[in-house]
Amino acid sequence: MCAELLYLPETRRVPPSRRAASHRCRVCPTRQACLAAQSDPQQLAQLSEIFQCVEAVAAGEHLYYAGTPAQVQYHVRSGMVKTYVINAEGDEFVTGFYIPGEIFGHVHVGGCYGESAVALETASVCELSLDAVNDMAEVGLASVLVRQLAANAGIETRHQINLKQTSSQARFAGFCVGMGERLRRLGRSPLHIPTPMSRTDLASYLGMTLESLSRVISKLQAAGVILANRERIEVLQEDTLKTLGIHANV
Amino acid sequence: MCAELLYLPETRRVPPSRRAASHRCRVCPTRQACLAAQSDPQQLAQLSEIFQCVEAVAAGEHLYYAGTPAQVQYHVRSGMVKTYVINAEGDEFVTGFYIPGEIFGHVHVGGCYGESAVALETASVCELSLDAVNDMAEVGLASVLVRQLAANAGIETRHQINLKQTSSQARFAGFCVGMGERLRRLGRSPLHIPTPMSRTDLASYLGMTLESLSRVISKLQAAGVILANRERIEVLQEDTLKTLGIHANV
DNA sequence: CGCTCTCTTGAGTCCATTCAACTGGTGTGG
DNA sequence: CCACACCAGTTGAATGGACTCAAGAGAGCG
Repeated sequence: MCAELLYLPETRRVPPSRRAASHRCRVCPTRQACLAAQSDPQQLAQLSEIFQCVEAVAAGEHLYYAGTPAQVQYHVRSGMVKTYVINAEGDEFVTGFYIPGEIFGHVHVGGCYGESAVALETASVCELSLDAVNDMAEVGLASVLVRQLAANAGIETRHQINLKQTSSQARFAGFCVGMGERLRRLGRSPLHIPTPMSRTDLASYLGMTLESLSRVISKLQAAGVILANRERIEVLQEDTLKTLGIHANV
Repeated sequence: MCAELLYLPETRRVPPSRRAASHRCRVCPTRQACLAAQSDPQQLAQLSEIFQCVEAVAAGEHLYYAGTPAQVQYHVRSGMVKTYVINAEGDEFVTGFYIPGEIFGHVHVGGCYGESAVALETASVCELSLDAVNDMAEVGLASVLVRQLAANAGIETRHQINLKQTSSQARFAGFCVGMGERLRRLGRSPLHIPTPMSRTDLASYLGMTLESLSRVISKLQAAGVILANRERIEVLQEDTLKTLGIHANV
């Protein structure tokens, strides 16, 4: 399976600069969206030992490529990360956009990463070694990790349902509402959706062509439902969006 | 979020008959596809203590409904389980089909199940209490669970990519190939795909209408690529299917 | 200023959906 | 035993929307 994956080095691999940071979790800006949310000060200190921080991943820098051996899972601390797959024909499929508090870097069958991951903007991530999972358990945090993984699976499921909507307008609306909720969980406004990804990436994620996405955005903007530019999507009529993407409203 | 979920009791809820079975894992027919695959005899015994078995879930019997409080995750031991969501309009979205060794029952935000789960045929499942996860860690199995969860995420990702294919024939072909690989991992033939689900369920899972699915199956059968009846799909030309669903061939 | 890259807009084609009719199997009741 | 209804699935015809190909607009950069 791993052998079938292509990992074209569009951007050259820059080994991330690791730094042990024993008190990082305590001062982390997105602590309440992370595993650490449910931890007491002592657990927090232990968690900081378990995590290793990678600081200032530059925009366009890859965290890993599909098909390479996987030792760690990642938690987003700031910024946004995109995961994608490239098939034998060279087509790129964007599989996820990750915001702070969320986990990416699932190990595929065979011990390799199944996707590639790249920072869409300046970002920082925490590494969680797979070997460290058993250490976490000693601190009583294994169930917290499992819960976090389940939450991630929920996002995937929701997206999966969204993809089944036939209308591209509905899929786009569903994306806006869904991402808005993820932002709200972070304590950020669900009406200001940052879009550091290209239109091509977003279209790929939503299972439509670049042109269809462009048309949908133009149409919704003309209708006064959203206000979009290169950096962000402003939701002006949240209720309208929820109606358009109603099928994903689960 | 949970409040928005409807859980219409199509089939009345039958409380599953639980039974502690301390030596079940050792004699489990699908052991090598489960967490137990990488365990030594001692771990196996401990694993059996952690798992609780639910035997003989009848076809059509629900394991849980979306929106109800979640305490356990499930592992399929035999049979097939379908998970689905019903939105406010009453539309059903099938989100997954699970075969032996796979995990379902992810806890949603808010501590509730995000989907409903129902057995498509006589099945047996093992329950893994969320509280027991920390116990597993003591046995050194937490990382194994995380790896299993990651494998499940991989199946979801693959399905997500498959859903992005515009042609319904390609999506169906991708499903056959993907399910074939999951069966192969179980030591079963990838060419004999059991279909205990209805055509409506399969169409929903693949993001197409019942009619489209029916047309695709008829066409592929006429072309001699597959042989399908109510119970199973026989793959006659595996290579052709792989070509048709090429985009998902990651 | 001209180049490139990203995104937008336009016109025509194709295919999945929709609505509808029909088939085949199952079960029920007279 | 037959007739009937009922359900799951198949097939047909017409519509609409997303895709494809193509050209144009706008921003960023040397």
